[in-house]
Amino acid sequence: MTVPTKTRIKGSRDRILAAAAAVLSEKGYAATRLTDIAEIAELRAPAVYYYFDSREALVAEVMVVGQQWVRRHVTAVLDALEDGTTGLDRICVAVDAHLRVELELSDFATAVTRNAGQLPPDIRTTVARASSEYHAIWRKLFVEGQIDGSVRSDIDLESARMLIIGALNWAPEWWSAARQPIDDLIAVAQTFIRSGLAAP
Amino acid sequence: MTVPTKTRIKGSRDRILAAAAAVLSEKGYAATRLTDIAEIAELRAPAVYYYFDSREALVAEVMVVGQQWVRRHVTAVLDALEDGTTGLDRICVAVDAHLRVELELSDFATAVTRNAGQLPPDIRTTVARASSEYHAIWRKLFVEGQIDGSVRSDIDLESARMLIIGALNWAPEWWSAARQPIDDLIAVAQTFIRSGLAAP
DNA sequence: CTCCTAATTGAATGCAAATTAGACTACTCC
DNA sequence: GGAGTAGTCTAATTTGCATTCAATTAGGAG
Repeated sequence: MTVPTKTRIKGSRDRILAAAAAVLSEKGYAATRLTDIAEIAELRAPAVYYYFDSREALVAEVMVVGQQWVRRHVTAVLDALEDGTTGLDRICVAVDAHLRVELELSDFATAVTRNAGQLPPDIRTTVARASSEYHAIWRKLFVEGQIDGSVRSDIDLESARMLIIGALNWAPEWWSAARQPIDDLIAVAQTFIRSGLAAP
Repeated sequence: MTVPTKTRIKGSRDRILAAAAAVLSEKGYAATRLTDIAEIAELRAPAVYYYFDSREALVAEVMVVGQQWVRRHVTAVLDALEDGTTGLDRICVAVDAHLRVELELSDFATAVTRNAGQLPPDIRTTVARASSEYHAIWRKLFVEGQIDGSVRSDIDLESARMLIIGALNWAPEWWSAARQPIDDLIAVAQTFIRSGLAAP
């Protein structure tokens, strides 16, 4: 009869995870103290160990979840497009989705992009493995775009792709909702990328 | 008679600084141990304190020097251009210079871009102040480009500028000399940015 | 009411890394 | 060759966390 358990009473585990994502995305890996995380999650540091093996394990899980957020959101948006949509149009949609999930939707996503490069080796490889799927999605968009002729053929796709993703991933470092509506930023990014990538 | 002093015998201070830049640019702020720096500089950790007040002070100086590297290099290259050069052409030259100093010329430069967002508040503001001059340089290029008509006028300059700088600053995260010549990367970046920014 | 377990805690513990203290070396100048 | 000094070292000391321990609490089941 008894309803499952664990999360029956409270969602402490989720709160801790979310708190970790928040601290990581704001302060970065170096400055992320277990105490800060615990405080935001409204409990003490030792309680974290009831749910996670170690600080590292907690961070690792934040990264995995963040990676999922990004991939799932972008995938979902792309899947909703009509079949006839050109590669270039799809890329623009992906740009929109990527920026939104990163800047608006999820601390987890921000935590990943801002910290991936600074993590201890073990976690780093985990993240790298997870993100390779995501890169595959983008790669596919570019290739299809070149095939259907919407994307210029005189440019190295891998470099162009990484430069674009870099532009998006850097946004958390400077963009602020207070100063500029996200829709404006997205519009600029799309316009710019479209012109840069379109076949002449 | 006696020649100055200090650096007369050896350049330990410079070695330490350079070592710090190397470690910071590779491992990131979180994983940068004084011991590692000392080892690369070929001395023990306490010797560092003969030249720097603290680990923080050392890191701060690396950041300042890195910032100088970038600004000076880009400025120098821009200053060498003919007077008639259009804004868009200048931007492309700046793109070249920025990527080169970041990826090829200086660990200090890489250290700054890879760590600026993760530093303790005090250092962060120092870096922010120093880099505002650099941003001013870029801003000027964009404005001039719009004035001389080489840069499109239907786009928000600040956003476009930051997206481009983001694309460049992200390069250290993925680019590797072993896989791709830097000239190729620069060529792609320039082509892409030129099309994205050119007036139609 | 009493027992049981999940969840949480305050108070140790442990440890890795920064920092300090004091001695040692080697060079310079007289 | 002695005195001073710059530079470096080894051996403490200190500190800031992560982590462990041994309770303690709160809720549900009988």
